[in-house]
Amino acid sequence: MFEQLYKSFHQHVSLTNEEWELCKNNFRPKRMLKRQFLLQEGDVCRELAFVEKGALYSYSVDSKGNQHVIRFAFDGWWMANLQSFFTGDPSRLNIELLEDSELLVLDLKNHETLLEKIPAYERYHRIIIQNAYVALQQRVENALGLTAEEKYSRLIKQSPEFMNRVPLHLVASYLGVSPETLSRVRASFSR
Amino acid sequence: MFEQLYKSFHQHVSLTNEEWELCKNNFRPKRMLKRQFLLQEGDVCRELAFVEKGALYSYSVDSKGNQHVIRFAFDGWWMANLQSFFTGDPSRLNIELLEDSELLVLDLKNHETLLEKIPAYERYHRIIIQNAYVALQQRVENALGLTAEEKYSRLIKQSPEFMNRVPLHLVASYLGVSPETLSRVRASFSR
DNA sequence: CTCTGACCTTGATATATATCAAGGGTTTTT
DNA sequence: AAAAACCCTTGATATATATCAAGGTCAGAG
Repeated sequence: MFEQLYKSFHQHVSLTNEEWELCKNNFRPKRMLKRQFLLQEGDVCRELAFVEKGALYSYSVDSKGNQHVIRFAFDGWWMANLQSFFTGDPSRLNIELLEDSELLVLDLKNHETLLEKIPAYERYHRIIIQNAYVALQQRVENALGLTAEEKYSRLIKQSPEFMNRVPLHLVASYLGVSPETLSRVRASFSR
Repeated sequence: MFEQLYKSFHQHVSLTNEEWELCKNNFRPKRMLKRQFLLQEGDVCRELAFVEKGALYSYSVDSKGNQHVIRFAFDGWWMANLQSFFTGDPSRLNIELLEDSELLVLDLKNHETLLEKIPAYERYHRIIIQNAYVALQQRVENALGLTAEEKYSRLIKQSPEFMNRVPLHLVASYLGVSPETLSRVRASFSR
């Protein structure tokens, strides 16, 4: 139940057994089914979610009704709307289940408890968010001024798993191109 | 010399006087002139820079020779290529001075020293990077699927300072549109 | 004081990609 | 087993934006 979380912590920091037990006890396991919402636009994001197993994605819907995928999360990744979680403002994002999943969730109070009590926990989060920032910046770099073809070919290099676990129209939205364009790019690739 | 840095720390955490002195002593003041490079593509980013006063920007140059502005930094902001700084890999980004500036720089060793010795310093960095992540995600959301006009009008709402301190062709690059398009958008706005 | 380079604007044209539309698999639901 | 929903593809057309080209302003350098 906590294998992935344990692995993730120990990839970045060392925790004593007591510290690990304390961490564990502040998380709440939560099972969810495909197509359920972990967070809906307008609600406040009350929990950080760690994905033990499964797949989720977050997206916004713009004024014209178009969906924009912000990110995906798979086994061993974190998912939340940090903006809403830390400010308490209503979320403009939705988070939806892409597969039946096992999550470990953590509310703000418990998160702050762990930050206070376990320095290594704060270090872990600093490193995790640092890495997420670097990845996101890479994504901005790719999104800005690459052609649809280049975006696609970088994606399959950098995140091939996406193509197997995610419907193509969501990948298209993630890349910022239309589903039709992505389809044509793929067709031209396989020739 | 250290006013902005002091302010920035104390906006997010509390430091004792000794802690503040220790922090301060690990930074090195560095003056630089407009058009100088803080970091050049191919070099490793050896220092985090805090901007006491001035303006910088980071950018990449793609295979077609097009420049893509990643971000700007003004008084009280941080600037570095985190990817290169933490991995030691050569940078694909350049960081260039937009104005004569006063920087406070910090190498990896000193940064790690401070992380070890001062928990509040680690907390400060966690919060700073968390905020940067939220802002960057907002930018992705804007870049993906907004028209040039919408991008521009959001920018002047969210970061009006950019328009005063940054040449328009760099703003255009930051938004991912051509200078000509930005110019036309602005013309249509002022009518 | 004039020259030069940096920066911005405007016009004409080209093009990548969106949009509209239809059809055909596949999977899920009833 | 049929119906419905979802997902992907392909074609035709439209459009936002890039690109190419030229001219103008302004500040700093010589």
